Amino acid sequence: MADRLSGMDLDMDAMAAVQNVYRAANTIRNHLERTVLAPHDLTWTGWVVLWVVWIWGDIETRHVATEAGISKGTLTGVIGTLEKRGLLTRRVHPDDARRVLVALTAKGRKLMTRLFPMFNTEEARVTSALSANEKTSLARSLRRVVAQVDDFTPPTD
Amino acid sequence: MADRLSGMDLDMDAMAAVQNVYRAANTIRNHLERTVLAPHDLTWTGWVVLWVVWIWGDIETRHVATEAGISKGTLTGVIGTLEKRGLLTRRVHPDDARRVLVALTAKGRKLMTRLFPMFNTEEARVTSALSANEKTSLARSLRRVVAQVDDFTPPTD
DNA sequence: CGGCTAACGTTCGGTCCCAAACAATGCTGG
DNA sequence: CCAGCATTGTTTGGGACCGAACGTTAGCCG
Repeated sequence: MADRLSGMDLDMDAMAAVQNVYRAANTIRNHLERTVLAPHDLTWTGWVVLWVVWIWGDIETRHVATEAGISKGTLTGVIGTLEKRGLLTRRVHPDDARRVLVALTAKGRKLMTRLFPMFNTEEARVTSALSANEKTSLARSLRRVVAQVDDFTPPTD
Repeated sequence: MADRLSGMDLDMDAMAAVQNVYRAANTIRNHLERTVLAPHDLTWTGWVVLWVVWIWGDIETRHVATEAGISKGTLTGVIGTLEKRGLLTRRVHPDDARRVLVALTAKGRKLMTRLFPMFNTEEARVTSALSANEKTSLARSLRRVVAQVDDFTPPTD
């Protein structure tokens, strides 16, 4: 690799940082999917959407998409899947027929109450190689990166 | 959110760490896709696969899959896409007809030589809110997380 | 009121993504 | 030799994913 890259004027620190962020995200996602989500037939994105709706409750789909970090087109499909499984419901906004409100069903709430502690336990296990300080420092650095990139792209909202 | 979660015995540091890793990975990926990859009609995964083959040169597909962090089934499709565009070639291993060797075409090499510096420039921009120390510290923490998870799952190789 | 324009969710086409089932090839012990 | 058995890449089915095009609804201003 040094071969191929020698002679180029590169920022190796940035390269290592970016590569590890992506690798870690993938590793964590796969682990949580396999240990917590797959046994309940949930995908990562399905889980994230459920989480967002669980926390916010009765939320418009465009906000769900933003919070979940996916496009509105994707969200339509994901919500369809979750609705088919009876975990959430869709209804037209009473004051604006363009908007759609989403909320968990009783079944969805029950699932989250049961699954979330398990999910968090596994999150703890995954990060158990880091001290509390390292965890918060890690989160802080990553938040700075996200904020930086958000500054590049003027809010499309 | 504090509402919904109060009364539960949670590891908030772990939760914040995991959420930020995933959010940052997504943000970085989207940014690099939009600024560097999309103008050349490349997807993130396509890029990663090209990168791996570029660096290693003449590599078996199973190793590409491992390095790129995707399943072999996915790789078949991605390589098909890249092959259709004339960026790499597939050929049967001379000593073992089960294996397949992949290598970049001249067109593929040319693309990487031109695109990689641009990609790295953007990686630098994305992480420019962090000091050199923070970048290496970030990478180190993330490597530790990955190593930890790898310890959970005995190597399936 | 009525035509513009903007905002919202859905649809569409193409790609990625995985696990599981599969086919083809190589290996090894009787 | 050859009958299991393991290994490798491909196929398949279901879902996620995006950007762009679309249809509907709202709001604005003449």
